[in-house]
Amino acid sequence: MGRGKIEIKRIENPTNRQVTYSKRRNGIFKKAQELTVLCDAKVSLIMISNTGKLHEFISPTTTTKKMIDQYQSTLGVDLWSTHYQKMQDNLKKLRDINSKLRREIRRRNGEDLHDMSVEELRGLEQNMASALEVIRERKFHTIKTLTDTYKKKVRNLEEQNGNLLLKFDTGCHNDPHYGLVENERDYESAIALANEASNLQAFRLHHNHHPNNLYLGRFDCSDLRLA
Amino acid sequence: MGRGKIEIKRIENPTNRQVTYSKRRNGIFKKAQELTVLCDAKVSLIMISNTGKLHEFISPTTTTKKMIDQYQSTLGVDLWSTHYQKMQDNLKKLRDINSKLRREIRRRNGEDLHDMSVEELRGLEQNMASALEVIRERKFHTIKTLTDTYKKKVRNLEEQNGNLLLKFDTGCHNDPHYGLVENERDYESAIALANEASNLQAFRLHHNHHPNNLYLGRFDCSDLRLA
DNA sequence: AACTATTTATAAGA
DNA sequence: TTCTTATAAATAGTT
Repeated sequence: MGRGKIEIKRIENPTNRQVTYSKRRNGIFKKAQELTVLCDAKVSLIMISNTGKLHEFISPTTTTKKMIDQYQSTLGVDLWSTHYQKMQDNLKKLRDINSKLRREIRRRNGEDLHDMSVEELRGLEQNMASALEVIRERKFHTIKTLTDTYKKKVRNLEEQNGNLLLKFDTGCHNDPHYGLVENERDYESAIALANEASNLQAFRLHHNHHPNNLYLGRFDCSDLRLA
Repeated sequence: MGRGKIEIKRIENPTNRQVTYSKRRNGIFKKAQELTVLCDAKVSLIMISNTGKLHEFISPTTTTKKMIDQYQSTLGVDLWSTHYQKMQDNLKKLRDINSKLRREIRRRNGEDLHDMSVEELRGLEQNMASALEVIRERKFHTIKTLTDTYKKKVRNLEEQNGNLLLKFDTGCHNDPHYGLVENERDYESAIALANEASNLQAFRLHHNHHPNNLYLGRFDCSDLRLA
């Protein structure tokens, strides 16, 4: 259709090719549009020129994504799968690791021991026993740090109180709230904790020091077996 | 183009519509094919009739998936993302759970305790202490079962030996290997384990039974503190 | 981008 | 569906 018939083969002249591409592209778009309307069809048309330019037609009643979804479900192919695969693998690996971690925890919780050998049980036991020592030492250290802090606060406050009483006695009433308002709360809780701490001392009991406990002696802890 | 001009609007007669769809579809395919060759372009054309039938043209130099990939990267859209989203969420959740499980294990291993409160430490300690008891009991039970089994085997083998000796004495040499070849290995390992088991008895030591140990007494175990 | 001679597509009918 | 054919539409080469 034109001044002369042409052979259907690559147009070597680039300008000519580009012009023909432009004209025929519009022709196809028009045809696609007409088909959509006349026949109530859905058309997805993607064209990429040899210069890399992309042009698209999509029937107004649908979207490119819907067309691709329909394409896949109709032909029973899965264009996504290769994209998904890595993720799927990752998911599976994570799930596996997860269930192993959970079993590890269950075992460290005294459950799910039925298919462990004597050697495994012995290893787990020793591991837990030494970990338990570490945890105990850490607990004692935390308590010690806490009580020390509050002891210091109590000491400071007692000192401040002494100073205030002294000021009262010497008749200096200019700033009656000095050193009190600011620390009121701290003072109360400090007293409470100081009491608690001294109660803890009452629990002093024999504490079997494991011979190869790496953490022993690292902290200057009281032996608070039942704390 | 035809015997008469037609208005571009939906063809109401279904037969007519179907015929027109078929004819024009072929027309567009031909045009797409020609464009591909003439202009060295890539074309993806998907058509779905109102009856749900799907027809596709794809330039021989490419594939539908490549076209969609190029479509996405050129337009900067991600048609996959909604599909991915759920998976992504799942992955994130699993990773989170995973790291929590790992921390749990680290803590039960005496590590990563620095930001735990005294209460948490106390809870962990008690949990581990009672779990440790369960594990110990399980270990003792496993050892007991094992040694019992081998004790029985030893007893059986001794009995067989006695019988063999008896047969020798009474001059019955027909089958000198009876009861020996088959059980040779078992016998050796049984002896070894029986020795081991009696050694374990030598490790009998004081074992502090926790007052609220639920598992205590469930098994008839010897107290094998260092097993 | 517009023109137009010609080819091509296709509507209607068989 | 397929073929036919009159006619509409597309477009190759030109300006």
